[in-house]
Amino acid sequence: MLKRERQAFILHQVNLHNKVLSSGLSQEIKVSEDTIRRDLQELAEEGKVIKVHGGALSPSFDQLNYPSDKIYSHTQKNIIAQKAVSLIEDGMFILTGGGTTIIEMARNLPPQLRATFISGSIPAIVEYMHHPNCDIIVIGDKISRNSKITVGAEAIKQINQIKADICFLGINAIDIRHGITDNDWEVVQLKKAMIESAQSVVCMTIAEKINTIQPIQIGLLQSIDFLITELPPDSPELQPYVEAGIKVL
Amino acid sequence: MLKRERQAFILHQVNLHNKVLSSGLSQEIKVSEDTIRRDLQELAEEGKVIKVHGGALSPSFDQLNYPSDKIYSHTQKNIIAQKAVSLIEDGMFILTGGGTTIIEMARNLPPQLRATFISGSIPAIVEYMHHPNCDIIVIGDKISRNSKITVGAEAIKQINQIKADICFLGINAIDIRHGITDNDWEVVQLKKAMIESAQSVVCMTIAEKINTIQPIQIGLLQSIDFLITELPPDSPELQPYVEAGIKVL
DNA sequence: GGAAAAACCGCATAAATGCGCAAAATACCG
DNA sequence: CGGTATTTTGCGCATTTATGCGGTTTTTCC
Repeated sequence: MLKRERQAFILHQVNLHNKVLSSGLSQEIKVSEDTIRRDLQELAEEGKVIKVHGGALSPSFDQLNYPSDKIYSHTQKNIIAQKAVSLIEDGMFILTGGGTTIIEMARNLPPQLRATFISGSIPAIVEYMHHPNCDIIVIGDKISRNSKITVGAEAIKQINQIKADICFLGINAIDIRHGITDNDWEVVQLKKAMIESAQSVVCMTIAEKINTIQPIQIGLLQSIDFLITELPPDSPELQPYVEAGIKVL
Repeated sequence: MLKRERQAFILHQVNLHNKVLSSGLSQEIKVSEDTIRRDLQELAEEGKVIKVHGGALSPSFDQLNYPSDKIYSHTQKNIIAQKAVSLIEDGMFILTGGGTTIIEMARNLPPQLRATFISGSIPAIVEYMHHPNCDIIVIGDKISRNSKITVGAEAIKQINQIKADICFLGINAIDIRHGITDNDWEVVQLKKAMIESAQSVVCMTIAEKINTIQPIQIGLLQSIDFLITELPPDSPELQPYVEAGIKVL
């Protein structure tokens, strides 16, 4: 088989099946894997395929970009995100909710991080997928259109099966007396389950939401371990929480 | 044999077999390889053939000259997508897999459609979320990085709980004897479960994948109900499938 | 952190190529 | 028809290209 002919065949296969294995092609065409690899290299240089360990992919198969909406109070959330990332270590099992703050955290993750993320938030999952060394476990159930996360009994059941190292929640209201509260029944159920399933719980919110109340309670202050806002930890607004035993970042 | 005559013969062979070997032609015509090479050179200068190391290729066969920037077989997939959409009716429970063909279908859904989609494919879910009147149920489990869908025992268990009206699968290989086959074990398990959980199964593929085989079997032809390709249903390539009792669109 | 798979590197080999030249075939012309 | 010019062809040889193999490094997966 001629070299060019072979490359045409390979290209065809790649476009047909979206991926090819060097070993498989080597067997099919009856040439050494070195040859296949050299072919893939050349095709990759021309941009006809994307070379990966073990084979090659179709160039049209890796487009999954998500429109990065402009986020409300982006600057503050970015500060929060960076503080949150500092709590993450390699190898952790990380349970996360949804919301723009979580997305912002996902975008601030170190690129080479090795960790396992568990989430029902579609936008968050899309972000996690940009990290090649991270495993991602999706919480399945019906999607709540408001929050773009999966909610429902099945989702809660799946969360209950998990024991994560740490859980990150973006919260909508926190108050010394009423703890963390929210206004969506299903989301509240989910967050409760997440708090139960994590060794330590990190709540993230912009300072505006400090000392506010929403109709439905997720949990008391005792149930959370960290509180992250864009303010410095020694800000007077945060002192009541420090005194309540919460680690404020 | 005259030179012109010989070149006409060579050209004929090239167009017939898409490729010729200098050595082979040399034997057939009983002239030295130098002569063949000189002939090929001339034909190549006239653009009649493409000369490569060891012989020549038909210009029409050489796909390597085609620019790679346009998405492979996008047009075909769009045709397929539109046929697939015609099977969808308001109120249906629709189970779908992943892959570019499914994404294409998702993008072709009528904007006001009311239906429930069930899928483990993140890119597909993102597309479904653009449809305000659709419910979306996510199949949860670990994400397979290759295929961007959730795979694993938990995913299969969740699929087993479902009885959908219709299931759309983008498939990578189909053959009369071997049925539908694929090359990723986990994805195969998932597709098997999906087929079991749906009243009717729709397979979508571009015609090039017809009569091809991959290493792992998903199911025999009996397990599917519809086959959609970009070809008209009465194409000769598709007749064996029609005779096998599959509704071909 | 270690084993297995894949990729990389350099080298040897075999095939293919180009080139010069001479022989053969063909064309041309008186 | 014979002789010469021109084209075509084949061959030897140096050079380039393509390929496979062994050994080493890198990546991946438990």
